Amino acid sequence: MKLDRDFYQRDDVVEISRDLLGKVLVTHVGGVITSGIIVETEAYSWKERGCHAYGAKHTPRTSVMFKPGGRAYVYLCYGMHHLFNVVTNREGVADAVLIRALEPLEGIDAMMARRGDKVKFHHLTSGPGKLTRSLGIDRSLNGKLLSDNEIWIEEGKRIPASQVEVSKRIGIDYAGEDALLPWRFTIKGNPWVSKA
DNA sequence: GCAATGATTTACT
DNA sequence: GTAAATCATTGCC
Repeated sequence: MKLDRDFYQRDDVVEISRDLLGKVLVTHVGGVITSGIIVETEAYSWKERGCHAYGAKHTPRTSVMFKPGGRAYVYLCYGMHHLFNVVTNREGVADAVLIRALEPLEGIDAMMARRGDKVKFHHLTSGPGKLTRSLGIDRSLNGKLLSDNEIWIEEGKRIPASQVEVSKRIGIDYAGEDALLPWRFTIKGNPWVSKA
């Protein structure tokens, strides 16, 4: 069952980030369903420097983050990798959760086909750029409603607090002290969590 | 209009 | 472990 907009439109992006662990991200791209269990997330908010919309800055790229929670924010990083985020909070507040790693569930054959024969199974979705390529996510999905039939998130298993690990976010050293915020959530011991 | 750079991955040494 | 690949977005001229 798809998560409804009340889940996304809460005002604490860090709490939503933690709640997304164990949920299932599903894409329906090119006639194929692919899905995976979310095992790693990071929270981003306009209030801190790690976020593209820091200081509530509107640009063409960040505009989707200001929309009401429950949309996809997809953008290109390092010229070659798509990163997938979930927009949260109410209209006008630019918060989002980056999905960093999944445990493959459905459509594993299709994921392998998208990645090429050489890819190792355990490299399919163990990183933010890898999971978007395996699930067929690209910028054409930017701004899509997660209630539509191309990409959405379903209810999954509940992760007990004892299995949730918190740490600082990765790859945002330029954000100064905001890079130290404990806003990265992973499932403890899960082999699909990306390596730092 | 142009140059700098990044929420990463992969292939090599 | 280190470096190259590669381009949309951004900020400044």
